[in-house]
Amino acid sequence: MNDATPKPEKSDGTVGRTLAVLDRVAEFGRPVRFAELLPVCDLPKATLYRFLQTLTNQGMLAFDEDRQTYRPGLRLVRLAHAAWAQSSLAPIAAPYLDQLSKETGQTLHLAQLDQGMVLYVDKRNASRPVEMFSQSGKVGPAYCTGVGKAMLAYLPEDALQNALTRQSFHRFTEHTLTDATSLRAELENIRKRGFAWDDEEHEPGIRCIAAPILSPQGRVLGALSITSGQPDGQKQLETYAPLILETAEKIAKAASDWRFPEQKRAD
Amino acid sequence: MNDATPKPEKSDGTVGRTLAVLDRVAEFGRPVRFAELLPVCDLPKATLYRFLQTLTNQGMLAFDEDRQTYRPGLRLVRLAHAAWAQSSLAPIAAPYLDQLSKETGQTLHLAQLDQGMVLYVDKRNASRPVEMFSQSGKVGPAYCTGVGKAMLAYLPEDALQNALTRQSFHRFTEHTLTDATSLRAELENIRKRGFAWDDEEHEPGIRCIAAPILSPQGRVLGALSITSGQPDGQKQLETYAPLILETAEKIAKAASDWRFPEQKRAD
DNA sequence: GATTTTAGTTTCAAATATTGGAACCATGTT
DNA sequence: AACATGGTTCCAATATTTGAAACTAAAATC
Repeated sequence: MNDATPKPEKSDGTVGRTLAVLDRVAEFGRPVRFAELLPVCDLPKATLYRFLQTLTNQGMLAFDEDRQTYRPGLRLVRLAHAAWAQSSLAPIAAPYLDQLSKETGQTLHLAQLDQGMVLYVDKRNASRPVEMFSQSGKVGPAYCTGVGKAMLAYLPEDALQNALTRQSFHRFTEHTLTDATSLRAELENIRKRGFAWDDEEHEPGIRCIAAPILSPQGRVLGALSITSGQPDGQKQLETYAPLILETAEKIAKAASDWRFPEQKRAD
Repeated sequence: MNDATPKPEKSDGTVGRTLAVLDRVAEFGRPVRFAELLPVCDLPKATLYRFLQTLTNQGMLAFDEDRQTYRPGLRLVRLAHAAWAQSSLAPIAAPYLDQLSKETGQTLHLAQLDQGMVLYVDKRNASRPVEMFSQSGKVGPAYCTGVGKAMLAYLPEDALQNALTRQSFHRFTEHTLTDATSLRAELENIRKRGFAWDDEEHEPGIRCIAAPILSPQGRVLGALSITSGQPDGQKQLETYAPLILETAEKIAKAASDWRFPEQKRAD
């Protein structure tokens, strides 16, 4: 949970404050009541009330009359379709993921960085599925996932700094790196190696190998991972190293051929 | 109070106007330049400029420095995940779609109404069974799709009226119904029959059978369709009628068991 | 069933952010 | 060099937002 904005970004006036409320609602992950929102929004009652009305009118939120709860609205799904198609690597990477999925039969994830967090933008399920965490649109921590570390490792210093300050370093498992220093050491290893491991750092029993997707200019576009839920995962995954690096390379190439825009910051 | 606001819509102040710009950007379906947006947004140059900056700051838009274009931002994907999980029928319906997919081997669509349009919230492909965001989030016309007509048929008169006024009745194929009168007649048939046909009304060669998903109170929650691209489609699809109705029923049941909220308006 | 509490809604004058015409700057074109 | 075109900045006028407080409805408690 990402509370108490110390002074991170400018509030962008009414619009920014209103959109912040939208985030608060989405964070709950379930329909919320006015009174639950009030303490986390840091707004006067009347103001929050007005914002919620506006968002509801706009279809950004849906309001349930019966239980008096708010939840994110369908308009977001419509808008996100456009975002996914245009701002994500997913459409470009799809054929390569299909290919890799066929070759490995494993679970694959394609992710990008958003606000210092890992945003999963596509996924391929293993032929023998492993029950786990992610889906498209879902977010996860950057410091303890393969894709997250792969991306952090190649961020320019200022963006990395920025991203690190947003992490809260929760210890998910006994392998989780819980401070910036050990994470930085790990990132150094990743750069030497060219790819990242997640050795049960986020979920027990779940390991993965992840490669960054870098633009020709070396900018971080995203990352790709192959996951294993098996005990001998690491050894098995190791054999995929050349394959995943090659695939990441191909995606990067395709992205720049498709003239995928360089982003100002991938933080 | 709640009296079917016949008035167009309130602009919801700055926030509403800013979000309208977001829609305009999304509608382009490709990165857009400032100058392209200016004519379609009906705003003074300086104002549009400010709105775009705000949205970009907020991550609702992404700006490509190189080509000076705006496109929907990844924040939307994050928000939409929450919307999809909470405001759509998809999570509840998923197991039933899986089952139906297995039983029929056909392409399935799950849709809901948003702003008088069909919003697809889930899909099963005939070939590649589990796919997500790629189609989810897409919108289509209500008056010439199976799912659209199935939902319109069970809307209360005021909501139907509202939805109809938003249609532009473009003739997609020679079978497309192009006016409200013939559509209303068709809706009457659908109510008698209990399900809807799309007989190449939207795309040539594409037929489908669709059933509405109705809450116990008879409110329209969504619709479900089975599609065929084969010449003898209709006959084949007809055999699925009992199955699709049964599945729609099960989804409706599951939705109300899960205490899926009644919506104020399903328009 | 009366009373208090909690949750949600409305009001309105004051405070402030928004507005947008116009000037400006940067690039590319004739 | 003059002229477009596309994008950015300024700033005074003004419409919009703001939020304390009053209010109402519905529960919870007495």
